[in-house]
Amino acid sequence: MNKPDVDFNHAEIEAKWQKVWQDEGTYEPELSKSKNPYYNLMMFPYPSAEGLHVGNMYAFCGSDIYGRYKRMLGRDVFEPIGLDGFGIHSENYAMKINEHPVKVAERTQDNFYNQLKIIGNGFAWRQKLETYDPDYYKWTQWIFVQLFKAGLAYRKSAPVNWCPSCQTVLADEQVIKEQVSSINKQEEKFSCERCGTEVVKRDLTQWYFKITHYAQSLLDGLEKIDWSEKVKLAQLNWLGKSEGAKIMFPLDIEKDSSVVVFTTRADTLMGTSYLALAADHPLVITILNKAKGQLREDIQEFLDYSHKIFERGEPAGEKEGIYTGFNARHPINGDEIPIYIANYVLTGYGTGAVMGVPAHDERDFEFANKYQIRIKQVIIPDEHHDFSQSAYTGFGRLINSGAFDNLSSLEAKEKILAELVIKGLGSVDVNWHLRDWIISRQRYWGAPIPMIFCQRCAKEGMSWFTHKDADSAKNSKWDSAGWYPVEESNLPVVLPYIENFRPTGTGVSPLAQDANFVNVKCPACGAEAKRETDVSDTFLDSAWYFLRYPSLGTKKKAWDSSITAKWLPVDMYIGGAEHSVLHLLYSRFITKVFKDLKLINFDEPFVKFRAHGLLIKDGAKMSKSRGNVVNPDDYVAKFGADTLRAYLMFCGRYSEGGDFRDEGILGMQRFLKRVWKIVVESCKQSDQSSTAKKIEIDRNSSYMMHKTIKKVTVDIENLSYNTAIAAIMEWMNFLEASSKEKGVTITEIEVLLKLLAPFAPHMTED
RNA sequence: GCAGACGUGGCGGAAUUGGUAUACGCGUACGGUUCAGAACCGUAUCCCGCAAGGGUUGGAGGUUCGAGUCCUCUCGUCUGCACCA
Repeated sequence: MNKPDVDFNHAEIEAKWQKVWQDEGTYEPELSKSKNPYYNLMMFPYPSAEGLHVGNMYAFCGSDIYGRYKRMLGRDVFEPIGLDGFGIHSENYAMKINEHPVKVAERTQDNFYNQLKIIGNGFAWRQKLETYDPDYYKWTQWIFVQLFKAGLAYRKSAPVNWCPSCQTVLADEQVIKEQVSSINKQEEKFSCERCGTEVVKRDLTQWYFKITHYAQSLLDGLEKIDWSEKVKLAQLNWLGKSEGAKIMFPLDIEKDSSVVVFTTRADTLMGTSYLALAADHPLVITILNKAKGQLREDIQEFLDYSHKIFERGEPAGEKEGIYTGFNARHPINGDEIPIYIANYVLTGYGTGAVMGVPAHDERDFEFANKYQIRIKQVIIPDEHHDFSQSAYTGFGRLINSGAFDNLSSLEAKEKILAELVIKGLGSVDVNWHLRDWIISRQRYWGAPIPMIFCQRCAKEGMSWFTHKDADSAKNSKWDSAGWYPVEESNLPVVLPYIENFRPTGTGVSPLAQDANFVNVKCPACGAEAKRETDVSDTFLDSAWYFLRYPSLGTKKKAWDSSITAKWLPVDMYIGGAEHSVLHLLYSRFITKVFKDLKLINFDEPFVKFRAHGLLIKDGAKMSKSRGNVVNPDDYVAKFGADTLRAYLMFCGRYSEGGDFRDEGILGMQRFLKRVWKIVVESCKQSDQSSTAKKIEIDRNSSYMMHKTIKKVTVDIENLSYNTAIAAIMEWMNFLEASSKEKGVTITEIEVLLKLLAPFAPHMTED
């Protein structure tokens, strides 16, 4: 009986309200006039399939619930959406299904947006952007030009990951590290994400962004932003600030020659019993030239061997090295210190040379044992320590250190360094783990790097910098001869349609095939010149998109300054923890550059950031190979967006992720139906009793109601959506019980619906 | 190896500052409604025990009037980073 009253037709209700929201622009704040702006942003999706999976929906709904909550508190919430459609993932997908990436984007774009629509998020649909849209990447290229002009973009040759099977460069994150165990040893294997082939290293000349210039600023900024601690810690580690000293060891090889090492343990200097150089340390060439006979052959053999290992991309393994036959002198006591070339010394970190202190460094200990190098103890451990078994790496009082005996490690660091400084053999130094950002990709599906190389200017040593006499030229030490940015009025450099877009395997981008694209006149001298054919890293596209959203109506600039002043920085940013370092660090870097270039007036892009967890299915990660990927569309059709949204948020704490189970979603639908029913019934009751007795809200109920409001509010603010929903359920159970006893008031029903509204926006609105 | 997170019923998961462990939901059992089923409604549901009572937050200790929560050790799972000198 009365079934139509009790059952709600989710499909009808959802379609109805989505149309109203769209037609009335309910979620389109007035960008230039808003008095109370709140920028609620979620990481835009990176399409690499036909559509979104339920994990994406989980992320987006969580962000939308927060936005709807802020809107209910009276803020003008701006919640834009777009597609991070450029990049290797999308391109790989296109290759896999054997379709051109341009076509794939055209074909799938609507589906992505449609999926995002039917889930019922309060998106500002008029402000969407796609990174492959020339109107967007025009400004991505403009940003490249700004960095170039500021001396923050440069070219350098460096080893990159190369997959011999796919014949392409791979980004670090596309290289999978596996532990391979056999009976007597454990090894690490680096393989291609797509084909499983072992990755090798290859030298290529690349464009870099000087992010290291901002290392200290990126570190300092962490203190003033409200981000998940986990993510801040990840960035802290990635920046990897290490304070120590550079120490110079004089050499006898040539006049005035020396080896400079970096150390954080200057207190152990007197325990140095050898020096170790990386295989491609500059001094190695000198050594090779000076060495004679068998020794020379042995060194050459070792270098060849190291190079081969390096090319095969095998970083780990046993420590190996070779004595060069040359010695350095100890900077304090003048002792002879043998120089080795060792495989465990990293080229890119510090000076590419280390002082070997076997008694107080694990790695040096291992190496010294293998090559029978002296192990000299200079620190007294707190407790008994067997120096024949391992190194003591802690601090303590010094011994065997001449004038420095009895000093604590801390005092010794200072005193030793002070003496070195006087002798001109040492200085305070800071090292960072952070490396400069490689921007170049020898790929097709990205924004072409807007640079032109002129052979003629190069010969004459001319470049953009020499013409402009720019200050920035002094900062940039690289050989910029011949390089010019594309005139800003000529942007965008449109990505040409190239039928054979696949990577060439030669380390050159597919764009090089297109003569019309490549050949261009030099902007300075007018001679025949060539365009850069590499495209930029996708992370550049996503490093600034938050600035573009509110300014999409602005055609002549990347962003409008008054709108930007009103809406930015982003108030709340939500996204996956997997972007803890890369995307979030790059965005911070780009923001700081813009601040320094006086293009914006803030230096952190995201005031508040929260990472959401991972949604799994039946206790296991969703993956195509496992066949447990959940398609959200089916669930929206069957249960409705409201049910799916609420269920996703009920699976577990948002920051921790959750477990999606088919049985569970029925319970959520049951709950929403009960809400529907009690609302319908209480409305009827209220109609009938309007002239008769009026139901009053009692003390007990009032207490319960306010307790619930408080809990739901606090929980949503903390993104504890699961417990917020539980509290709403309890309130619902309470109302059902009192409805049987005496009926419920409209106020109580209203509170129920309002609390539920962010989770189930369609039915509560209806 | 280093760093971080986590470990609670049959299951997903709750538990402000240390203060009634297992909220909320799933599942299950029994009952109601129904010609029957689905749906819905009601009751029960951490474990042992007929009961009184006792036990329980991976394991072992400790601090405390009181510990899921704090400390030490240990086992296990997951996630970053990895020869960073």
